[in-house]
Amino acid sequence: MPELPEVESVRRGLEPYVLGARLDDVQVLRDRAVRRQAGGAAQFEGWARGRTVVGTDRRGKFLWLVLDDGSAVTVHLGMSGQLRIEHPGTAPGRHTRAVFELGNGHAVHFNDQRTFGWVWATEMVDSAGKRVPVPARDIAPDLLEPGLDVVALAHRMRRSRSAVKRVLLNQNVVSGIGNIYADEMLWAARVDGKTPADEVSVRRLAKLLREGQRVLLAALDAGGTSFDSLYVHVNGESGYFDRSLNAYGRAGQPCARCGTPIVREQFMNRSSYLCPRCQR
DNA sequence: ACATCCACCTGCTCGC
DNA sequence: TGCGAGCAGGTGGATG
Repeated sequence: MPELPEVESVRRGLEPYVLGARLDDVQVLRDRAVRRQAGGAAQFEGWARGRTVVGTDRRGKFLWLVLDDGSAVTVHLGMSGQLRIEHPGTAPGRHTRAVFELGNGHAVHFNDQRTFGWVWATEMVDSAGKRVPVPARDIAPDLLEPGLDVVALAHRMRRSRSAVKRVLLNQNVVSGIGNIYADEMLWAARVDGKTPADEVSVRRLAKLLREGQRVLLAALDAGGTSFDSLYVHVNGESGYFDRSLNAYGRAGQPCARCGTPIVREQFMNRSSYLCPRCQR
């Protein structure tokens, strides 16, 4: 579900509530939410409980709270994860998987209908110019990171024989892009995502990445893309970038550039949307 | 080492 | 109204 603009919107919404706050109580309500934590719920709860949050950060779709001992609580929202600000003592909802009671009179609920998301308390390490928690160690920098070299990344992409869209979705090459924004940036750069990356010029790949940066920033301005209640901000409000989508979810509707109906195709066991006329 | 497939879940919508 | 099929924003482990 949430891609970079959605995760960053959540981080920005969360930060003022958690910065400087002590985690008075941490409760895991469903073990699956801590499946990556070797010591399970007990280790996760014990790790975070009593610590103070001194920062929030993000790389791609990975979001984390920096704790006062230099470790971190990482949250990945998967397809349906949410972080919601609640009053302390608010009863957990049907999909609440973990609860953080803060010392400042707020609580954070991690809700996740489909349970693809997770939380994990770990140490932090250096990775590609940034201090990141262990879960994000192999995640590549995202398109909005300062100092990102678009041309170097274009060269890196060109070394792959996989389809361009597959490369965009590979979080070890460039992170934060998911099915919606991959289709949107491919549409903007007029590239068919099925094209092998090594058959696209570096110049065009660089254009694709710059269009990606533009789309991600525009989506961030709109608070992300909400199709339903699964993606919402920490206060429950929706993002409204869905009104600005040019390709994703628009099968049968006219291309905003040339009027040709947008088509939907199967690709990588999911759906791709593109203009068959101007993307090739 | 790389590339690809599909399992992991829940809930909603659509067609019969 | 019921029921099965198909679909959904993402990984990550197994397989080739």
